[in-house]
Amino acid sequence: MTTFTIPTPPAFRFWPTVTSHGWYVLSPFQADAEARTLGRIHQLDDGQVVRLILRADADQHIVVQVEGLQNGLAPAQRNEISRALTNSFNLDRDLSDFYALVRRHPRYQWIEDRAAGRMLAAPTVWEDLAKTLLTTNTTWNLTQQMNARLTTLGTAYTAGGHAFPTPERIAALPPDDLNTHVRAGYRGAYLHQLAARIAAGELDVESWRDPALPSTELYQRVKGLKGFGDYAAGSLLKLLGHFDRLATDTECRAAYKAIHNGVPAQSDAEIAAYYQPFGLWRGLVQWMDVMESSLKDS
DNA sequence: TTCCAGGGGTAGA
DNA sequence: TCTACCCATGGA
Repeated sequence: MTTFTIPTPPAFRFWPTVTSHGWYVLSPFQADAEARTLGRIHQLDDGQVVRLILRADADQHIVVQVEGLQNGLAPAQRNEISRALTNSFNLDRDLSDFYALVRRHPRYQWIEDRAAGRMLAAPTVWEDLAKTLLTTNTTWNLTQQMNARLTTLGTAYTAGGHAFPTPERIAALPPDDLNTHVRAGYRGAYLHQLAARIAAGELDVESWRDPALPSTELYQRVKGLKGFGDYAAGSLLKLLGHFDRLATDTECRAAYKAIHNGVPAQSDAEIAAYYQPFGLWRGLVQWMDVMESSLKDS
């Protein structure tokens, strides 16, 4: 077992980021709410599968415990894990403008107080895309089940569990076999097609992290994928640090109703008009309203 | 049995 | 751009 630390930005708080949306519930993440740790079965570039256990220290670091390495942690492996977690925790994201904006709105004071707003993503764009696809037109419970079955197609960890499967692994399966296993319904064909295009080198989705890529261009690229509509594209853009798109789903409509004295929006256009003043941050403010609703429920 | 979920594709206007 | 209709899956 090896341990190292990753420094985090000043306003970063570990647990609010872990629980920023549903990803921490989905394999191969595994959260322990009591211990305030986030686990993850993770495949390294050299094919080795390790288990990461992440927690915060008292000094603005993420403590990374690596289990299952055969020959200790090489510097290159440490760098690889750091890069993956920098993506996952969006550590390069500067949210100070966002906090300055919500500070001016009394009903959004809680956001900065709770250090909410930084979102947990998967280490790879491929994994974020696959998971997002499995949230469309289904219940959250079924999303968890489909994702768990998909994950078991990844490389096994010696002490149990699986890493998230690579696109190459999914592309190598006949589409029918994939869906017999994952039971993703009509989404199965879209998932296979996505994996095949990435594995073939036709799509370089990891390049979509380029901060210079305008969100309008990125949005069009995501919507160009089969199975990704407005909701899915808006969700993925948030995970990649673009917040100027809404992702209006049933939860957002419920949240909108809750903050408007129980009166539902007449249309999605009415919801869009409400968030319009938040400009480049409107997608994140919309998600914060969903977060607040779920915090009240629990 | 019917409805529907953290919707999206397609055809037709 | 908008609407109607279809799409698998499984819980309620």
